[in-house]
Amino acid sequence: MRISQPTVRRLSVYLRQLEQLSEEGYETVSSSLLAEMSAVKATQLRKDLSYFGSFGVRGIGYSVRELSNRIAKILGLDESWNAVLIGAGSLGTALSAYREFHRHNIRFVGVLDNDPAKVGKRISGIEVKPLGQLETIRKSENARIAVIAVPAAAAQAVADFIVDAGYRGIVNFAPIRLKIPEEIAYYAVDLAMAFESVTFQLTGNVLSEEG
Amino acid sequence: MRISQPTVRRLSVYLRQLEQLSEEGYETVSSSLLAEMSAVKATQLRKDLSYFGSFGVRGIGYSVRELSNRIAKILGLDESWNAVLIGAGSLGTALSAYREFHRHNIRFVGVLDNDPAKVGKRISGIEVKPLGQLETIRKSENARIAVIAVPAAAAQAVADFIVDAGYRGIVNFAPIRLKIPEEIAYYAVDLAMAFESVTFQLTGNVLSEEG
DNA sequence: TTATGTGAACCGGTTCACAGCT
DNA sequence: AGCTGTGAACCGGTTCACATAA
Repeated sequence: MRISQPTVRRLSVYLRQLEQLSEEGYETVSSSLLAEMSAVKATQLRKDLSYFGSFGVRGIGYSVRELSNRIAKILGLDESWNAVLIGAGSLGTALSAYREFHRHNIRFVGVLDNDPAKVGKRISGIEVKPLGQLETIRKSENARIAVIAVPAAAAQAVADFIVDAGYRGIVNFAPIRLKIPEEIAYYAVDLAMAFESVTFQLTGNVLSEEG
Repeated sequence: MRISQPTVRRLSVYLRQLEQLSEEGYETVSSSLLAEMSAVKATQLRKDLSYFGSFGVRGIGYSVRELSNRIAKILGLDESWNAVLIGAGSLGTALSAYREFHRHNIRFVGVLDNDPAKVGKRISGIEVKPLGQLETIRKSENARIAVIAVPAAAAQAVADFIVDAGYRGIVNFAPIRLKIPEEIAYYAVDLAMAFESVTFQLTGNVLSEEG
């Protein structure tokens, strides 16, 4: 099926809330409670889930554990994903140390950088290797995702190299639009955009919807 | 006027492309070229701009410099914004060192952390202070924005403290939904969500629109 | 009675078609 | 003629209303 980006983002949010409910000892949850925690309408939540099946019990609600597993599976988090990180600067270092990824079955199995001063050093326990190792590492470590954390000027060249090396997915943190082939799964995180949204609002403008 | 979140995000993208055009020596640009660079339709771009005025010349296009200035002003980037960073961990350190913010008139004037082991250290040239200094720094440095880069478990308490200290905008990097008063400008960056979008696509799903 | 699941109605953001300037 | 600016048409995502099941 053809799913919208907002729906996928909300699934991530639901999953996060379910994990919290689970920690707090909840065994079941209604669409209205989970929706409120996720800052969406209950019908929105039920519609989102309906694209993938029916996971609840009428009159009762959802099993926290089961729904959590189902959403994790929908997002592909039931299997583990090996990823490499390109760029051993401060952002790359931060990402490699970020615990949240590990919880979601995403593991960094390689860190690469073309700066000779960085090659050979260890970051979060992983030895930094030159960019030329991209394909070798993909094969030896079964890596499928590459994360771009290099300066904007280098990002497109790195992206092309990643695609040539046979990676299937790219997460880009460089503040630049990349040309990536259709068949590669792609997501861009623009950090400056986050600030610009806030300064925009603080300059007297009002956003429609979502606070 | 009431502007949609997608429009604001696109304005950020246009601005980034205009800066690139400017570096490459372009003096004017048509909506179709700028739109193509931004991966949107030309009519979308013109409609986005039309919410704020008419900045082009019919038959010619847009002055790169002028449009750049106008969008920067719309986003509030014509003035400078002082921000504090809460959380001196690896993510906080990376954010404080990120050059892109500085280019857009966003400056970190304080780094705070409640971990006694971190207080007193210097991060990107700024001395780490205890969280209790939030309001003092806001006043002395004229800071308006606070950036949350602490673990999820601590984020809501930090957010409440930020609001009490009189900050007007919050950018949140903790992977948790925060309850924030209506009147505070708010934007959340969810890093795990980026990966989940990619693993979702790699699990055989197709997103509608935008590659 | 309570809460899910879903076709239908609705709405707002996107795209179209063309009027308006240069 | 060329390209912008914009009301109108369109479309897809959200919300509603209610059938369905426990």
